[in-house]
Amino acid sequence: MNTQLGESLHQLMHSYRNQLRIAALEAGIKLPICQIRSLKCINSIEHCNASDISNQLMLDKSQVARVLKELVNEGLISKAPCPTNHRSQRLNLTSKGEKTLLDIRTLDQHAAQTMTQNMTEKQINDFIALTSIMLSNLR
Amino acid sequence: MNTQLGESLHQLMHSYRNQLRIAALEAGIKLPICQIRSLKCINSIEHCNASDISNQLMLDKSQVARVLKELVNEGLISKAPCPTNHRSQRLNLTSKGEKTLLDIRTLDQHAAQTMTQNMTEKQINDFIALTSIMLSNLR
DNA sequence: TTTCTTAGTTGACATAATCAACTCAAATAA
DNA sequence: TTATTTGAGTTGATTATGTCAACTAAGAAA
Repeated sequence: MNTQLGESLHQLMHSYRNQLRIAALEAGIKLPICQIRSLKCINSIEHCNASDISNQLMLDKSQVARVLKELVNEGLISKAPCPTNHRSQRLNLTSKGEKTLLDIRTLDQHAAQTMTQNMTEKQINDFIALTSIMLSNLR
Repeated sequence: MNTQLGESLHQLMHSYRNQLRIAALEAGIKLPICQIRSLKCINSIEHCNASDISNQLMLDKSQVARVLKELVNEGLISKAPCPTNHRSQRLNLTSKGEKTLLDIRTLDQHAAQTMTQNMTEKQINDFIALTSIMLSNLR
């Protein structure tokens, strides 16, 4: 009976990513999901650096390094030296990055809305709660 | 508030895949997740063919073709002509494939068990139900 | 027969993820 | 103080996943 759990997750994930990707494309945003997630992360974490992203998104640090390089190339973020630690670099959204993030937030909300239509507030919250229980079970 | 939904999904998915992947590796099974899913699919669908897998797992048919080619090369499945449709091919597990699948099922159950520890039967069922609601919302 | 659809394959490419080896800075131990 | 270890990030190499378009061949429909 538990066997279907993984499959359900896979399918939901796939659909959700697709939804987001296509919506982004239609809105003229051609960023891969990875970059989108990173942008959101940089915005939501105070003085965010590369390893914050690595931890938060559970991505390998090498992958993060490459994503950040692309985001810099696209002019969406900038790196500033960290005053307290010269090994680390603080990541900031550029104004272009902030503008992009606004669009992304709209898309994201729309995707979430589509995904949760016909669900009660309670169901949604339950789902998020259950998800985080499972997440902590896996760590 | 809905913004975290996608992030939660991503993280859960990532953890679950990792859990499964590492467990498989430790058990000496070196198949990628994709192949594992396909094997399970072939086993569970009567007279399964490539497009069944494509539909069930929501993978592009080209991706499916390649995964199947690998599974054949590894001697885990075989292709037989479909008696009613010469364009289609029926997929079957070889005995090696069946043995591998048994191991996989153990791993899979273990992963699901780990993921759902400290959860009631009801919570698990709720989660699956909510997942399928969201899935149908996205299609 | 011609046309359209279905099942699958292949090429080319983009995105995502993993692992190991490396640099350089900082902390710590000797 | 020097030596060693740890932390932050980069790079190379490779594997895995996903997408799109063009194609063949078999069946269905016109």
